[in-house]
Amino acid sequence: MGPDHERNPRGSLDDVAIEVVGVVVAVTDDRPRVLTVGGAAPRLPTGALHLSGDVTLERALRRMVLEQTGLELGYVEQLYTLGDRDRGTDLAVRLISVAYLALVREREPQGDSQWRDLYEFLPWEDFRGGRPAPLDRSVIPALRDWVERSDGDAADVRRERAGIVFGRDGSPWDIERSLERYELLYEMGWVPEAGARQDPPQRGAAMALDHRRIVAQALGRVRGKLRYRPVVFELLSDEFTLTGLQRVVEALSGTRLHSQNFRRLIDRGGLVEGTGRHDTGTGGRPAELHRFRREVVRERPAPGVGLPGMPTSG
Amino acid sequence: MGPDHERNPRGSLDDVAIEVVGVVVAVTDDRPRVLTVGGAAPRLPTGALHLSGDVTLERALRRMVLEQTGLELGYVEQLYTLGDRDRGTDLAVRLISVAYLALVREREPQGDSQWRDLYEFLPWEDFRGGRPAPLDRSVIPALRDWVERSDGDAADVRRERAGIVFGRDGSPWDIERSLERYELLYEMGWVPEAGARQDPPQRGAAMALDHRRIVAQALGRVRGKLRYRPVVFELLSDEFTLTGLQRVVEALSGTRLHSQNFRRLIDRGGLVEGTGRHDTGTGGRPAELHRFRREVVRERPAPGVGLPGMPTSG
DNA sequence: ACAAAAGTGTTCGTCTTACACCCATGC
DNA sequence: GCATGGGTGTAAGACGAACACTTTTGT
Repeated sequence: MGPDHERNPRGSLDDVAIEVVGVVVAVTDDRPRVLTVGGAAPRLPTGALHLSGDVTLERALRRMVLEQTGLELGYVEQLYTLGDRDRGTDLAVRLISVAYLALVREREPQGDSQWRDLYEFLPWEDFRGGRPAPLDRSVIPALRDWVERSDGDAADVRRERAGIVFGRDGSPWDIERSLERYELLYEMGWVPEAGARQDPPQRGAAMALDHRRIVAQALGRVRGKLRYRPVVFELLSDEFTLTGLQRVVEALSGTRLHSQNFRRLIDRGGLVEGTGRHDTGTGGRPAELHRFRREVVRERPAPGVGLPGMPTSG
Repeated sequence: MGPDHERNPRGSLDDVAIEVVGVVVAVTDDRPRVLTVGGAAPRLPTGALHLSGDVTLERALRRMVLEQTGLELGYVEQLYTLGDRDRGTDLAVRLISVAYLALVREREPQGDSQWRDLYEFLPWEDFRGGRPAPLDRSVIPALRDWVERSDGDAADVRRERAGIVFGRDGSPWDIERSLERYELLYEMGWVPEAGARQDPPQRGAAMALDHRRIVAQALGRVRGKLRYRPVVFELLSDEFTLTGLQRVVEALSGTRLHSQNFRRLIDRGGLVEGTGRHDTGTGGRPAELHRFRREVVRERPAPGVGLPGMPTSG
């Protein structure tokens, strides 16, 4: 990716490199998955912008992901651009990374790339089986510790912030604040990337550089987007059962939804229409197959699947 | 800003430049304003990233805006990164621009910079005085024309898209789609930047390069943000009347709000608290001064001012 | 028959919207 | 007094959460 850059002995930066990074998300078997490259501390698909060849940044991303993983992307949106001076690259260049979120239907990737469960990296974000164990066993105590490591006003500020982003002291757990949660844990020096050499599973799997942060941001973005744009359908095949749809939404939001109300919400919103065909093999009564109604985009200003509030806890 | 770059005679790009761009927004006298630099085709404050000196992109932005306009920014969030190969720069470098949205209380800027009414650039976005004249007199006919310039399926696709983003044929006008509207007008070759040499006032004032596009995106972002984060208060002084608050929200959303319900929404949401002090000189009964309650951030997951739906039209 | 999952109906409480009305000031 | 804007009450309706219940399959 680009010219070789040696560590600069003078410590000053006089060159810059631009790369694109993709958080490619799919959902299969009720698990949200993210496309990674490499082994121990995997990274997200990343590649240099071809200054002359890539007409747009988005097309650079599509080219790069195709080259590295063999996957053609569908829905793509720009997420964030990272350009801090100290990003742990060991390069003498200033590295600017333009990160994208992409949603695809899962297909087998090629080369060194593979799908991993997104919650491996952020295990405290998955409430589908009740409050996640790492949250109460590991995160909360660490937070308490961090609050008590300071005193007076500083402690109040910390307690306040921890309460807001982790849903404590009367604040609700807000699924969209996944980035704020990660950033707080990072600042605490608690996540493996931030210096700690050991990698306790409760703290989630590490990724290269600041890629885990990008994943946290992507998760928050998807969760928000679900509410008001029909992006779930990018992850489903053309025909699906309502329960299948619900499972995908649950996987991404990290919550369980009330199935009866979910169905109603969906078809009252006019998001889908039945095909008349059915899926047997669901274990019980066959489920009707539905398809996405493209027309809703014009009928309603913000068509999304509508997520409920989370139970307040802690 | 950075090294000089000549037009490259070979037509291939082998160098890159990074800059930060700020859409600095304020509201005064019920008008949303954006900070601009220069005269005829003004630009947004823009400056090169100091590879070695700027620790983060955000700090680069704050430094740059301070240097160019003398203003210290408060709330800042990253908006988008532009990096298309053809951005009309006449430079032989690939120009990457990281755009930020900033909200400030208006103060007099220094040097070559000045505040301009945001709706000068996007006159079809302001519904406060009823449907904006440029929309019906100029935009809609141009859209119709554009649809009819194609035929068959292509015409249907165009009609559909025009309907969605401009709130026609049963679609509601969605205030947050300001970028999509601008992009459509741009693709139509209708806005001055896109080749047209004349500058009809109905089409809005031109800006340098693609800066007007960035303004359109910033407007959409602010409008969305209003709904679910208490960002309005960044634009107000510490104490304000509820009507004052309403005027600011109206200025940004480009709509009129029902005052009685607006008040209730605000203080039912616990966003503000009365100070007991009053503002005479409002023309009628003195209005109580309020202040923002910072605590709401912890109490509610998405505290915003809550905008109503717009009346469907066209 | 029974389990399992799909799908429907109904109630209840909350939030949104609209309308009517009262209050406090300046002229 | 009356115009002007600030501020409150209340009722109708939309919407979400919760619960009970019926339907259709496989074993």
